[in-house]
Amino acid sequence: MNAAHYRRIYHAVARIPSGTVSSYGAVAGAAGLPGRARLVGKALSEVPAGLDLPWHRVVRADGRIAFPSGSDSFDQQLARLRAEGVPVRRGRVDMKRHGRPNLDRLLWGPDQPGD
DNA sequence: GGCGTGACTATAC
DNA sequence: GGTATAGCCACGC
Repeated sequence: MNAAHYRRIYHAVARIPSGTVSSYGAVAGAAGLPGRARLVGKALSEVPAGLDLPWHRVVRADGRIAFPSGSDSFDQQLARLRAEGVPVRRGRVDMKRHGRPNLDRLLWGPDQPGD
């Protein structure tokens, strides 16, 4: 594993605005690691304790939570998302409304959130 | 290097 | 809507 990669991944995840979500692939791309979506999952599974990272804002490309329904992690992510005002239907988030595929702009410069 | 596995993704049916 | 399949990258045996 590369610490520099992990650092960029955590940085990108930390930049996801509250009330929005992003996908593993999008985070990987924003971190300068296109195609390393699985690496993002690996990195998030090894987040150091004490680091307040909004890992719950990262879901699959189709909006589904990457954990099996009913699991502890699933329930926690579900609760955190709803607490931020992100509705989750059957373990899925509406990416059309809350998805943030263009994380790159958030890293290099904010854009208009309106649609 | 082959093989299986994993917080993934895109495409086809 | 769903399942199947192939591609993807990093890791451990």
